[in-house]
Amino acid sequence: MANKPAPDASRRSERSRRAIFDAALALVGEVGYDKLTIEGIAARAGVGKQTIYRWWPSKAAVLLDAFGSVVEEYDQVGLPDTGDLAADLKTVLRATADEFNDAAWQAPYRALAAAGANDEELSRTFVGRLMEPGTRVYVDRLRAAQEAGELDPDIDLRIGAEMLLSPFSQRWLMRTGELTHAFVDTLVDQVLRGLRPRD
Amino acid sequence: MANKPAPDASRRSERSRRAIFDAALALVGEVGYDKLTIEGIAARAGVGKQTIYRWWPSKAAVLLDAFGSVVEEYDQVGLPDTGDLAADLKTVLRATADEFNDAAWQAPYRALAAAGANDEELSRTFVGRLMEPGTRVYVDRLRAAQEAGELDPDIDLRIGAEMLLSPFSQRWLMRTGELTHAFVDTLVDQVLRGLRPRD
Amino acid sequence: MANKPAPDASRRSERSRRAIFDAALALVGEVGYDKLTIEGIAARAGVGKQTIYRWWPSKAAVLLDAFGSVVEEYDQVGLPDTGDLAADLKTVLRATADEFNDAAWQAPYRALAAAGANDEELSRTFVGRLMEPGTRVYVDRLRAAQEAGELDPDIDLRIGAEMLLSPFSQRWLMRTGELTHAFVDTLVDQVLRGLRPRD
Amino acid sequence: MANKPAPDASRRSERSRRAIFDAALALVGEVGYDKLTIEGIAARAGVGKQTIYRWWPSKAAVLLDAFGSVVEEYDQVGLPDTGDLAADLKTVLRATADEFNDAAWQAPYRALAAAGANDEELSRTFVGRLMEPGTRVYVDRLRAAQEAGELDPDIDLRIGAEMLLSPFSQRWLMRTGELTHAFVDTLVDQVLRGLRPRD
DNA sequence: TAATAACCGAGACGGTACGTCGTGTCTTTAA
DNA sequence: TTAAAGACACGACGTACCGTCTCGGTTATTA
Repeated sequence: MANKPAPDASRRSERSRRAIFDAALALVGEVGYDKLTIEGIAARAGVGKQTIYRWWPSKAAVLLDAFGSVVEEYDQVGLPDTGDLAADLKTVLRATADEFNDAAWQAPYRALAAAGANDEELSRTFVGRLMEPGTRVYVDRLRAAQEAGELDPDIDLRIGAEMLLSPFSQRWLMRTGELTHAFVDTLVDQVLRGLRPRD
Repeated sequence: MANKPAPDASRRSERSRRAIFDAALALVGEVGYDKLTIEGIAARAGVGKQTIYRWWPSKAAVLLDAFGSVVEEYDQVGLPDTGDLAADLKTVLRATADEFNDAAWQAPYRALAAAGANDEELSRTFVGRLMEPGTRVYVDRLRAAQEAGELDPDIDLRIGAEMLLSPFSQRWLMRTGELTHAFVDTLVDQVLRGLRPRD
Repeated sequence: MANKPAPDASRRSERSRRAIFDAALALVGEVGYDKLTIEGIAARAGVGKQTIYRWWPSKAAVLLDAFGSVVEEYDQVGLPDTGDLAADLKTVLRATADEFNDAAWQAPYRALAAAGANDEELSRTFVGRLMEPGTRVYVDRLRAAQEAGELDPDIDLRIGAEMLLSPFSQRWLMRTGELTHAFVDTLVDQVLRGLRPRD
Repeated sequence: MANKPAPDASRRSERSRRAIFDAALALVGEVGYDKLTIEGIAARAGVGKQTIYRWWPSKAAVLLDAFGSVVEEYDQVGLPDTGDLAADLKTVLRATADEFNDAAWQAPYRALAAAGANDEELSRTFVGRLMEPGTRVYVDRLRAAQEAGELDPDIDLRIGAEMLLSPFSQRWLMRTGELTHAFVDTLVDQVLRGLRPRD
């Protein structure tokens, strides 16, 4: 069954791993995902191609690990809870909008989202590792609001979070609209109107 | 400046054009977008490579045309308007969910969405030609409801439509969840609660 | 059966063919056969690797063709026949010895002889194309002498030629001795003693 | 100057040495010299690569040692001397022909002869260790005959031996002809005619 | 009605990258 | 302390496609 000899992870060169991540992120920003090549990453990292192939199955997997290792440092301790749900959401989503408009994030994120669309295996990892944790903090914040009686107890919070986040992501990914602060504010307002308790 | 000789479209072989579309759609379903090649399309279509390069700049463009020519046949008679907005939306979105779960649609649609993420030019065309018209019929239906007093007059209808469609597309594209009828129903309900007139 | 698509020889680029020959011969002289690579030949010739793989199965085959195309220009109109067999043989073998001591010939010839030892298919071509014609002119000259009564009519002329040529080639190929004029003279004398008519 | 750490030969593992020889000989027979690799030998021998690199500079050197250790067991008890030189030579050469037609000998012998053609250093060792001793016994036997008055006293015995052995080796190495008993007999007769005393 | 363009199928070409294999060096683990 | 195991940087392998470029051979106007 195990048709790959399974390399010995304990002997792995941390130096090379880091250099590969740096090279991959730098290159995807410089030349774009389509022109990102394993050969190019190896050359930039000063590493043999085999060292990449030994540990990752594809350039998408390399990029996912590289980007993941960066993103996870940033990763959220949760959303603020000032008691004003709408304000809290607007604050965070405005900041996120700014972040998504930053070129350094665009290339790898877009690349991974795109690669995931055509590769189910990859998309499971991408979603599980990078998107799901982000979504969860929104669900958690909504739950806190629900428990505080600010949201209707019958609401599906997961879908509520998606109503907030998906229009946001979609606009960015497909370039169907700008991620302005005005957009964020209107979105939060219209979504929350649907989630609040009925009179 | 005119660095492309601009082929004479009137002499174009309709036979070849069709064969290329058929080949592209068949192949993207069989081998996936990443392994779809111009050479492969040409061979399958019984066509010289140059015939493809003469008329399209990339495999994405070929696929977009091919898929577009299929999709546009199906397209837009508008949404039903029975007077019951929620029911109308559920009906159509349930049908769309079934369609998106159909394997024949998946490959080319995913491929184009993905290709668009990394290619701004392509994504403009993709969105403008295939996604925007679909969104517009929802906006139109919402506007009709708004004019009938079923929706709050201050609502941003474009964002309203996105609240409905983006969670739907996102789940499918990123495989973050199933497109079930139950999901569709809950989504419609929670969205419409936010759009209806305040008491 | 024919599992190779068989390239269309009529469209072949003569320019590339020549450039490949030149590059192969130059490189084998510069770096030796073991470090001769298809990639190196392609680069030096300004040619794609595939252009080499399309027409030849191995670097040995390329070199054989390249060397063959050079050698065949030189190729013998036959041995001199002054009536004095021993003198004729000495003249020609001395010249050949000088030629074999020339560095330009050494590399490709040695390389092909060596490659042939491990590759039966190749050695058949090498022998048939480059060695056999050379041997034949000796057999022909011996036959003329035999018909003139200078050699015993019962002699096996092919073996006679081998007695002359093999010690010569062997010394050179295996470096078991120098190819001096003195060696040539003694060899011719001792061989001819064995071939002349018995009293 | 001493740029190699010079491993301590006294601590050397005899077990590994043998295993490496066995593996090298087995593999050269199975896959041929070109596909013989150090890695392959190490794996087959159950030995680390470094153990090979520590003691030999190349795969040719390993094979030479391996083959040498086998050949030297067989070696040289000298040629028979029944008083009938022609008969003695025919006997031995016929036996040698049979031996050369044996597949087990072919691969390593051919491989080494070929490798030697392109590697002067190696060829000196190959010739000195494996070929020269074989030639010498012929020279010795011819000298005995010369001293017994069966051969002309002015004959160059080394060249005489080459007239006998080179056509033989050459036929085999370059596959220019079969090593039949008939060939051996004719060769011996024609050579000896040239070496015998003149009337 | 011939000539003269174009598109067309075909596929060779110079290239780039693929993913694999072997080289020779170096380090880690276990006897 | 030595040897197995094997990760590493490197370089070449032989293959697949890229996009460009002829090559005949149909069409399908234009002279």
